Amino acid sequence: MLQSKLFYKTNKNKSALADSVSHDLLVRAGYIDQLMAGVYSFMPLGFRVLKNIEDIIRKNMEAIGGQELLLPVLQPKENWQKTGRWETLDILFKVKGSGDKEYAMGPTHEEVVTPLAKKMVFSYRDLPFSVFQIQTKFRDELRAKSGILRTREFLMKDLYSFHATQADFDAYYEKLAKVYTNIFKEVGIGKITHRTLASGGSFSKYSDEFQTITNAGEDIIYICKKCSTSINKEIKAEYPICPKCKANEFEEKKSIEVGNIFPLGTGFSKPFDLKFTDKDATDKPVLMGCYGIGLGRLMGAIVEASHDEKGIIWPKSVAPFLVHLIQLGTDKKITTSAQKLYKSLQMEHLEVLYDDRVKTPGEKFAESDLLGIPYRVVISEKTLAKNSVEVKERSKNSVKLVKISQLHKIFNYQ
RNA sequence: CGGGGUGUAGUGCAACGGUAGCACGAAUCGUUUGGGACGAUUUAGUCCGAGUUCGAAUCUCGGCACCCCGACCA
Repeated sequence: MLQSKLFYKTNKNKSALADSVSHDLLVRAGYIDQLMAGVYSFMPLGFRVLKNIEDIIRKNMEAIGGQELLLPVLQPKENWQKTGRWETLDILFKVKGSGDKEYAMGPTHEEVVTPLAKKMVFSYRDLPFSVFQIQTKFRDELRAKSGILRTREFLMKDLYSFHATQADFDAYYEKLAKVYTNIFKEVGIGKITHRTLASGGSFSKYSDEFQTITNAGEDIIYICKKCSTSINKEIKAEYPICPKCKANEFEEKKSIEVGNIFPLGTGFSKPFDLKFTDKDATDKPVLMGCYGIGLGRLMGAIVEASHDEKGIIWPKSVAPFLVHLIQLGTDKKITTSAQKLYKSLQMEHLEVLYDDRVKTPGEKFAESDLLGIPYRVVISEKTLAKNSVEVKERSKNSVKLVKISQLHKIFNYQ
């Protein structure tokens, strides 16, 4: 991508919300744009990051057998009345269609996926299975806040699993928790993301949240100093000592919930009469689980966790580009070499943002730091004199001169 | 939803009830070119509606929007 053509603008002026570094950086660097409270556009740069996150999540969901589908956003009032949530779920967006017919804008999809499963499940032979989607959710938050971390419209991966026996459910639930751990590791926040015991809201006794430690968080978690078991403040009173190792010393941390998994039991299969005929010829309700990850929030959490005073530091796995090629100087010779290098990197299937603009070096460097692309490659008269380019990783301070012919060997995938 | 705050140029800020200004951005020209360069010229604004007043960005009322704290939170 030529930076001169990229649809974005950076801004030197701070525009931060008081409680969110990620909002400030993502807005200033041109990744996102706020349309109204709790609603954001993802600019080309931001959308690239979002898609990288999406790919990682999709790959992991497919790895545990999840089948991707797409459920409707617009949902009938009747289904929500069946579960009682039409009246009780205060974040539910309700819209009126013609003839005053009312609909819900999906904040989550149990009310859709459960009746759908009813059309597919008759026998224990039809179980287990899991389906997922990556789709925009709508929640009428009383108070949107912290930029991209708590919004009214957001992209979410939601997976639903269906089981014949508790043992099968339990095994799957644990398997999925492991996959979640892996996802957060892949996007670069593994070390600061904790599986956390939490309440299950109105659907289950408990749930497991994946909490990323950050100052911009809205949750408080207690981490056992001995075994790292983590407990959400909302249920901490029930656990004076660590349920795993019985120790009683905890560290208190602010955190943001980036994922949540719930055992639903028969909470949805009962109202929708989702049952199957078991081996013994009796009908039994299907056991369900649901598992969510908010993509935009995850993107925000990554920025909260990975930045410095100059800007964002993207982990390679989610960065909008791997390489930021910066041309200094406008001599024909430099331009020709830069263009040639740009093409050859593309031939290597590397994602390159090429700063071909006529700007002063200081401005280019400052903006490069703000954008946070993992590798900065500078090509200038100085480096060309040695048939080289200067390579600097955004996450490191050192720079090194690399022969152009050797450059492609530098980039570290993993 | 309770409480508080703020709405001024594209962005960030200033202006006692009395001529709306600064920085950044954008545009043109020239000089620059390894850490947000310099000069000149230019561009563009008081959220909406009522009221008080000789006069309102400023005071009052209403609306709308955004932000913060809390409550809430699959």
